[in-house]
Amino acid sequence: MKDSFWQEHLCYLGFRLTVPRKIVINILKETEKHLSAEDIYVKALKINPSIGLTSIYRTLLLFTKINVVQKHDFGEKKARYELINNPLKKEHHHHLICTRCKTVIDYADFMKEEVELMTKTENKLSKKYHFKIIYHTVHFYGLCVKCQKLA
Amino acid sequence: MKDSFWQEHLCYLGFRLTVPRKIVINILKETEKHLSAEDIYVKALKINPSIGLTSIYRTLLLFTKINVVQKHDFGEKKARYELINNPLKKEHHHHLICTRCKTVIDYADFMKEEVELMTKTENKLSKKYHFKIIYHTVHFYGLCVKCQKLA
DNA sequence: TTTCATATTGATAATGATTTTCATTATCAA
DNA sequence: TTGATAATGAAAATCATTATCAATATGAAA
Ligand SMILES: [Mn+2]
Ligand SMILES: [Mn+2]
Ligand SMILES: [Zn+2]
Ligand SMILES: [Zn+2]
Repeated sequence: MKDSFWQEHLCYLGFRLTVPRKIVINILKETEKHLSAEDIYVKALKINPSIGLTSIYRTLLLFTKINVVQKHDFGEKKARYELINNPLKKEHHHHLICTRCKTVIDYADFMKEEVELMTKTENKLSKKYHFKIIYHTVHFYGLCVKCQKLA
Repeated sequence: MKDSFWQEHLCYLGFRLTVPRKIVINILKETEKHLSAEDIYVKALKINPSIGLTSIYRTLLLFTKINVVQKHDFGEKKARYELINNPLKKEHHHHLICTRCKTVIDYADFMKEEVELMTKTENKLSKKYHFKIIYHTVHFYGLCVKCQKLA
């Protein structure tokens, strides 16, 4: 029983609909956070205690390849992941990262101007440096409200 | 004998002027590249074969803390470093990264508009999310000329 | 349904970058 | 020149992520 868009998508691409894959999708579907592999693993264990951390990594690798999740590198030594097309989120967004508690805030408010400038810059850069630009990242690092008080 | 601005700076802050520290400064001073700890270690060995990789890491950590070098995370599993205030470079610049050969290009050409927008966005974001923004990163990922042909 | 080829799994070991530990050494103020 | 101690280098420890490999679950075909 495929009960989500993403499960449909997996099948369509010829991948098997396995327990770990369903679990990972469900976990990511229900959060606005940017979870690490370990975070996901801990949540997954509560649903099915026989799941292996290795499978979480493999699943995340697969999902990243087929553009179902986005892998982020926010300057920690571990990666974080979020579902692409999560109905809880705006499609295209940039990030605000607290360097103390590692909280990540998505923002899409001021994206119009940003994206315009990004596109313009991309064009100029690719011309000048003969670079084929695939994607870009914009990260604002700082302290969230809570951490400002604590720090 | 302190023969550079950076050596002066180290002394000023009360740190000892040691062999590994001088070597790391000299290596970084003379390159436009973004070197990994290992890269620096290999170069350092040619200057003084008794230097340890551990000291390279320790030195880079110290330099990062006192704002002498900038540590970068370009999505590889290892970090890369560049000297702040390197006379070979424009002070403030953003980055263009080849995902295939890992080459990094500094660009400062179109920074005026970018920085303007960044500042504006920063203000709006810090108000809306009560976030204290310390710094930001803008990375364009893609393929350099060479890698476009090879890929 | 049952069967079956094989895609996928989970336990374990391996990796690779970075850190920690700790005994030894080098720096620099007195 | 001396001495307190900051800093070093070798080796072991960490920690996230990958590779291995025998066992298992999936889903198309019978
Ligand atoms: Mn996000
Ligand atoms: Mn740079
Ligand atoms: Zn915080
Ligand atoms: Zn390249």
